[in-house]
Amino acid sequence: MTDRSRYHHGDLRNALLAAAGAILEEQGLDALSLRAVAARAGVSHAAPAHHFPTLKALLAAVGAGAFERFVRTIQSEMDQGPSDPRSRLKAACDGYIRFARECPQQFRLMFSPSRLDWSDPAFRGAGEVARRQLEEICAPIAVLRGDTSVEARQALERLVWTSVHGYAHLLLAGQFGTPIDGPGVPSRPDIEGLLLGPAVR
Amino acid sequence: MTDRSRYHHGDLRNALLAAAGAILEEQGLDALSLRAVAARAGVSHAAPAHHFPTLKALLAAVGAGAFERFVRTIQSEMDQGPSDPRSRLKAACDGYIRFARECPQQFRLMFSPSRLDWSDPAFRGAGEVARRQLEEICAPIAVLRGDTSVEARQALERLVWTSVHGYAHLLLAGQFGTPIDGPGVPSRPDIEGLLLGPAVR
DNA sequence: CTCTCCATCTTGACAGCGACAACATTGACT
DNA sequence: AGTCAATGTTGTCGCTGTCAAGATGGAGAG
Repeated sequence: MTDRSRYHHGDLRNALLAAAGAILEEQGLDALSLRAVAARAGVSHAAPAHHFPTLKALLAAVGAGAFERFVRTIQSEMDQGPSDPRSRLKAACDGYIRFARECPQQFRLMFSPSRLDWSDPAFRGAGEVARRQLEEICAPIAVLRGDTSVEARQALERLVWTSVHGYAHLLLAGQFGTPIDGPGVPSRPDIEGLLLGPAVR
Repeated sequence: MTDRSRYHHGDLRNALLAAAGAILEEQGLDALSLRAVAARAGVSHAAPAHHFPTLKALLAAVGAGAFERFVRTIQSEMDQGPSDPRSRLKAACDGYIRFARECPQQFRLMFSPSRLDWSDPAFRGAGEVARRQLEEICAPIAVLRGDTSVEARQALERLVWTSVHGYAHLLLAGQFGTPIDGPGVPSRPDIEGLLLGPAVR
């Protein structure tokens, strides 16, 4: 990006995040070391310390960015379909799974509490945005079902989130016995059908 | 166990698994290094190589044992309650969550494909046993619901598994914003209620 | 009973890792 | 113009997994 011949990089923080993202995509989560990121950004192995105190802090920043892309993926999936509650729920679930399949390493990182600094404010904030998105999607579904109490609405959100997330996690963990994008992958649970009954045409 | 003064341990393989289990429980998954396990078993750092070719192979063996305990936990939970399909499903879900909360490190390891050798036969076999257990639990539920086709039965299994597993995973990942055993932890999704309607008393 | 073989264990080494300390550079403000 | 703090560098430490080479000793053959 910027002139590399300078002693001071100028935008090393963003360069490190970009390098980390590239390594994550090309070589996977296990290859994401502080030294590898620094080398890819063209700086010495100790340079990142001035921008991220630890590796976990750097990964938390990467994870925060991943959460933002995750939310945008779901939003764009919903924007491309009808805006009735059922269609939006279906689009959101499809977007959730699409992100997990297309960016499995980012998805893995987002939910790896031991690899990143779970208390990082930016990371927590990004996760909070995703949680609010879930609430907005589920609220009209709860209305349709007549689930008016706060408890029933939260239970609904939890059911949607856990079933879709569990499917994505088990898919990435190879528990379905297939590669994540090969043939024979079982489809995700039909949560919208279970909540609202068979689709009417 | 056996006489430690001997040059040849005699049962090092099992001693290593026991040491790994102890470290896993006491210090967590991140502390599970080959050298730490060897030291705890009282042997040199290279001794494990004669029983497990890599760290991932050792962790796969630990994971296989965890899967066996996992299946037994679910089974014992079912054995303590009524044997009608709904009660068995509820007990199985409760047992699933109980294992995840009581043995979070083992649970984490079981579903960490990057940490253990996913292709290990013993590990795959143990996972297969769990999958068959799920089928046995879900089959009578499918009958009750009138889901007779193979596809419907498999979809039912997937829904049960993903929702319970997703809850467990999100709980352990701290995504509910609470420690895994503190107050305020949301209860697991009421999957049996959703599948079979409100409980009759 | 003795010899030999080999599974098992030890020591030693290597490269890569995260983190820290000490030092170099330089842009920005006084 | 002078200074200083932010941001780079190199070097080092203890830790990691893995491999190589040597030590040990139990088991089975002659």
